[in-house]
Amino acid sequence: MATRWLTPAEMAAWRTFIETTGDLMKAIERDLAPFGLDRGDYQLLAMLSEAPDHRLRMSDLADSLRLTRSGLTRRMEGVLKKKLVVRVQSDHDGRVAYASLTPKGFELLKTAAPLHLESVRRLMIDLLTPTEIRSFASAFGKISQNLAREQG
Amino acid sequence: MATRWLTPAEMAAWRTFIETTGDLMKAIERDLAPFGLDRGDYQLLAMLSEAPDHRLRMSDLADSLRLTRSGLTRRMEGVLKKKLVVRVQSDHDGRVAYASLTPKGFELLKTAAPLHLESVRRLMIDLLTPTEIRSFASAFGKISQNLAREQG
DNA sequence: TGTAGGTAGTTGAGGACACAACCATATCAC
DNA sequence: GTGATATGGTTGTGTCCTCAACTACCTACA
Repeated sequence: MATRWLTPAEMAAWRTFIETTGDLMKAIERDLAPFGLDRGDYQLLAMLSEAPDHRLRMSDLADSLRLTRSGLTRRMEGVLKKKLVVRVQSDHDGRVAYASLTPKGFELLKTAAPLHLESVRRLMIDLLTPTEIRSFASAFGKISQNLAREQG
Repeated sequence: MATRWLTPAEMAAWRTFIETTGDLMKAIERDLAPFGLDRGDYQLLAMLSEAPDHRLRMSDLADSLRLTRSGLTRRMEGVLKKKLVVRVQSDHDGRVAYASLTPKGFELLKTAAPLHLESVRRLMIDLLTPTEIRSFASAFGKISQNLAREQG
């Protein structure tokens, strides 16, 4: 089968996506820096804040952050040292550890969140039309479903 | 001014964007692995292949790859060792070095490119409607322009 | 000419992540 | 129960990237 090259419009979509995404992430990160957080820390705290009792099993947290277990162990070192999170050993299963948001961590997140969302608005959401936002969500939803299907 | 929280639709767009982008990049990278290339290598070769004489100044290449000069020096080590690229010192300016695609590098790129584009189609482009593709390009174009304006 | 300042690229140190190897604990088969 | 296997998490090692410091070179101006 002959290669199906990308049309100019398709190529444009791909290129601008690749190139812009990295820049956007860096900009978001810059806005988060004044709180002493990077994007990984923020996501970690946000995940915990939405979980029951503000805590999650290490493995589950790793999955939702798209990290390996080992990657999460390393990332935890930072937030543990800052006392934003504590490790809690499970009573029922000696292998299991939970990451648990501290009050200090929750306070920091509550301070950072509005500013972070303001960043997201300024750098992305407010620039887009409602149609574009809908397309965004549906496009990435499809891509995500396809990825899940592809690798189980 | 009160915080303008994200609406559910906006939040969905943001979340799925963040979460899916990383997965998508990993999948693209996996498809590139059989050629012994990662995404950074591929982009480097692609940039050179589009440049006049298949070569670019290190600094210009770094900018277009969104790397620091030092990051590019490091990334070059890999493709230099594989003889896909060579360094060429400028005659006119002793400070300047060019990265120049070798015939071997160009051959590899020509082999990898159709398969890579097939990946991009399968994992993204072919899943989207023409409207979604247009939205993609226009949305990221606006985000990109805004970023350029913000940081000069 | 000679020196001050800017520019191109590399190097040293350190951070974040992945993979593989490794414990410790739990579960299943018998 | 007891041994094989699976699961949860950490540690060793290596890669890729950044920032800061450095070298080498070029340019401007007195």
